[in-house]
Amino acid sequence: MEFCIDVTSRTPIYRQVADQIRAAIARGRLKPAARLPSVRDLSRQLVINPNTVSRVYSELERDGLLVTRHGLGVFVASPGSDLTKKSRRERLTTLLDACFTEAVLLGFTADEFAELFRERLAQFQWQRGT
Amino acid sequence: MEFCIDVTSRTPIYRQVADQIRAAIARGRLKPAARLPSVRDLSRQLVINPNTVSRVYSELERDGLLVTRHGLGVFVASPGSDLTKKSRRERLTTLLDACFTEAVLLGFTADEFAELFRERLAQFQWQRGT
DNA sequence: TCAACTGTATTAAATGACTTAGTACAGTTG
DNA sequence: CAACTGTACTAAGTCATTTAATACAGTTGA
Repeated sequence: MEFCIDVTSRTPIYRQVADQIRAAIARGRLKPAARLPSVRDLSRQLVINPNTVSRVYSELERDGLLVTRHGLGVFVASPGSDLTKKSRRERLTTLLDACFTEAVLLGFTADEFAELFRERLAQFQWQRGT
Repeated sequence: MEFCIDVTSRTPIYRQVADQIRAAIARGRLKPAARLPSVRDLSRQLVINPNTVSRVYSELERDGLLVTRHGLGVFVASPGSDLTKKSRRERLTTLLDACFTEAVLLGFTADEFAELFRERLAQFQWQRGT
């Protein structure tokens, strides 16, 4: 796995790294039980503080995406969402509505947006099952 | 227009207000040439500092959503995206891909997500033309 | 057992974002 | 001119982010 950060971005480093790991897991580039770089290794690789990496791993473990085993390392968790169907739906709806808002403001028509959606959906690697 | 803020949220106030205005414009609840509350009025209404409201208006003017007329007030700009087609597409693609990632991690199948997309698209008020 | 690797916890400090406060200036209107 | 508009500026406080340094605890293989 290759990670990269943009230190000039206003997005916090820990957020950039966390989002890259989330995307990698969603796309199946990081499979369940796969081992992530150690806190110290990743911090050296990205030239950031070990605490920052530790924070990323903690957040993703809290979200159920990673599992840490003390002394062994951090691993990709087995899939399985423990959120209720309702809250899962609400969460995705919020994100989706933000897309709609942005699409309108960018001048997209509903048809154009629907077309873009179909394109990206077909291209996306839908790896992680429930 | 009614705005509300959640002071307990970790989302900055200026971001909450800005997002509500963006959504209102996208949904057509704020139409072109409509006048927004004055900096001082909105700050009194939301019980926040006038500087914070001013920051919101400045950001939205920089993004081309609002136009300010000194001494008169702040108004909704006429639609018209001056971004290139390519950059508009890239921006929306980034947002969409974030939705895909979240959908997978939440355990949605591609079909389920596509169905949710259709539902929300039909429900969304697609007001602002180019 | 011990060295070398894992993750975790803690404190301290620097930087910058966010927000408020207060004041002052400039354009518009009746 | 009074009363409204937006803007600019300084100052201060709070909090998030990041780095630094150190210490502690679990796991592994020689």
